[in-house]
Amino acid sequence: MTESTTNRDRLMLTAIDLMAEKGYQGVSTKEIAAAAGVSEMTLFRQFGTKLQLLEQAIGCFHYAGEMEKLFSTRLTWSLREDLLQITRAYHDIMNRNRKLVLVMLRSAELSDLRDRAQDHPRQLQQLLTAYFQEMHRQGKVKAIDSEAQAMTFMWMNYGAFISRLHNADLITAVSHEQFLQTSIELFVDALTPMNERITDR
Amino acid sequence: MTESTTNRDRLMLTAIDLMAEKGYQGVSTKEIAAAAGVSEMTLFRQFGTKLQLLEQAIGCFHYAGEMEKLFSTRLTWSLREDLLQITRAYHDIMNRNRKLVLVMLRSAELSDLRDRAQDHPRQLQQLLTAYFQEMHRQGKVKAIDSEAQAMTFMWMNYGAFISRLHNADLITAVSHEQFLQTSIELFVDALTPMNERITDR
DNA sequence: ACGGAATGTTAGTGTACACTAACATCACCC
DNA sequence: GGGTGATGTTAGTGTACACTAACATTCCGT
Repeated sequence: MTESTTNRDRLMLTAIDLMAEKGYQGVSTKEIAAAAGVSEMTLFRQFGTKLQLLEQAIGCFHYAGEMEKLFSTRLTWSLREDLLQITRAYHDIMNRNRKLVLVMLRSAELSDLRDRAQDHPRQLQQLLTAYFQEMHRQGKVKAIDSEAQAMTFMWMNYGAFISRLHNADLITAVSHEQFLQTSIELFVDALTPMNERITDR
Repeated sequence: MTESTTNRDRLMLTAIDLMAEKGYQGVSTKEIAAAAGVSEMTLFRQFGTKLQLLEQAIGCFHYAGEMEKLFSTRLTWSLREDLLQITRAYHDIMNRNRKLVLVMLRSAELSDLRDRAQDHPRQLQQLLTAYFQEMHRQGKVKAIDSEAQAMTFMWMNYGAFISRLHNADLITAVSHEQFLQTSIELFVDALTPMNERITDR
């Protein structure tokens, strides 16, 4: 068997796949092994336990600090452009990890793991807060409460993401792109101070 | 036993409670019955099946058209006031149903039920869209795309709700009230047209 | 007081599942 | 070729669980 992926990886990937679909308790080790094209025994030999398999899988495929890079190198200090970049990156990352997010939303037995996962949004929220504060210092946004603004922005995107998570391919009349444009226009309109308003766009 | 609640109701309530905590498959019928202070047999006699118990429970305690009433009677056609009313009502309703929402988010085996539950947000979105359109007709908001605006507003609140759903009592630096104020200020600032801007507030 | 309905009790059935033990293969490296 | 490590195969163990059967008890209306 000259696959490029190792048994270990294939097991973790199929585990996430199936668990996203049917829940942690809804899928059996036998099922996972079969779907991965592997004997159930190698599953146990590799991971010892069903729970450890999931933990490993989450640890392996959890997205890392991609956001930091964006914030430290790609910002243009034009509100509209930056927000667009940020949301695009956010939804991109989240969609790449959609199955993982599903598993973690679903699994009650992993509250500790879920806590760990919530560090990421918190980190993004801090980056955003700092961004709004700097933009305010530059006189480019009227910052009333940067932290709450950052939170609002995050939650808006989070809500949109979660909504699209379940009805996999949307029934909403509003396309994703339409939402992005409208929401960002909304933030730009709300945050741009009067004096900047004419020259903008 | 002269309880005011019937066995049936108590069973449904405890079922939702426990399932919200541990997931549908994570809780056993024996556990539910014990927590309800009832023999396991009455559970089966009343509902026949574990799944039917959950279905009944969801059907029983699913919030109904409270929103419609708000939209048809309580609107003041002042953007800030109305949005505030709407968000408060939304979060109020959702919090009253938080366990139910948790169960439905968690259970993979109930995708049909989840679909049904997504009619409610869709209905709210329609009400909101109509509201924005009417406000635009009255010259009180600059409506670019009412539907997308409504969606954005909904998703923002949905995201905030879901975030608070798990870490039951928040660790965020931003309080709920702070979020409400900021988010509504944001929408008001963004949507209020120029000519209305001075006299507003 | 009587009858019937709801509820409790106990014992049990079948099954699915996580996980183990023991042995057989296969692949690869020296 | 022989040894080593990963993998497959098969059989099995213990347990938890949804659900049933049969009988006992309590509650309540009349």
